[in-house]
Amino acid sequence: MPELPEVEFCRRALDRWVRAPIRAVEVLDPRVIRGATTARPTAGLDDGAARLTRLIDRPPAPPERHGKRILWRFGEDALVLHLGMTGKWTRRPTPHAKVILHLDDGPLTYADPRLLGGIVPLPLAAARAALTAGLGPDALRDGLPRLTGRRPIKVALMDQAAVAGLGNLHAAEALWRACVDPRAPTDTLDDDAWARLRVGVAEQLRFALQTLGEDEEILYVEDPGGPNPFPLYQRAGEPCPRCGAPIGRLVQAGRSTWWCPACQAVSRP
DNA sequence: CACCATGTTAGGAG
DNA sequence: ACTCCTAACATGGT
Repeated sequence: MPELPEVEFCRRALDRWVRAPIRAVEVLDPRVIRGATTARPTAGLDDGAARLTRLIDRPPAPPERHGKRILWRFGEDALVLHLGMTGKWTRRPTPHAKVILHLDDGPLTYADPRLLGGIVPLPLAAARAALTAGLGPDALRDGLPRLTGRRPIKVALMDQAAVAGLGNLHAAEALWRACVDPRAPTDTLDDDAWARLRVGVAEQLRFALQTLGEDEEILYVEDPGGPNPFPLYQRAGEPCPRCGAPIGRLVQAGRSTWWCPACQAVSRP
């Protein structure tokens, strides 16, 4: 279940793993091959499997990332990758394998049990456009822009059109680092809160990336045996590591927000 | 069985 | 035009 740091980890892994052309492609479930980045997994079905085979025997370029999307170029064609909430690229045998790229040194598998992610094969120019279409600046490379609107700041941080890369977990953790109330209307944040939030976002992304480590394979929090190094995520009732007050949980835009009601409380007009 | 899940989108109400 | 909510995608874990 990936956000920007996990996608960046994936990008680096693909770069290490694939320095020579793909030799064969095996599509076990064509539904993950999508016609456009905006199409739902089962929508926009076309002969995507055939377009994947165009990449065979072409030298790969280092994958690029914007927000949670990856562009992976092979000559004049490219793949736009999105992991959704359940996608994973791995070199190990895995359940829910949907696509297998056969390399000189063994298989590289895309697995995605819920089909929330996908692979979009496109001509290079179209892929370049799709990489950033509809997305705000990259939260890691470009930093957090000053957002506007009356929406709660947590909801604004998760809006990919406003800033690309933050999702439910890292948005909440960044707000905790910055001591900002997730319910605060975006327009009510003062300069000091924005400054803290910029730092909080940057530190959260760096922390997450560092926690993923140098291992070959990614392990998500939700995986069996997966670690949870985050102070708030799924820890309602446990003490806040900073002030000791019980961590709370609320629902915003249909998603759980974990927060510390004591040190993230803000005086509201 | 009920509810939850690091994502995204379409559709509808106010 | 904004803002907000719900359902849907399809599956597994608690």
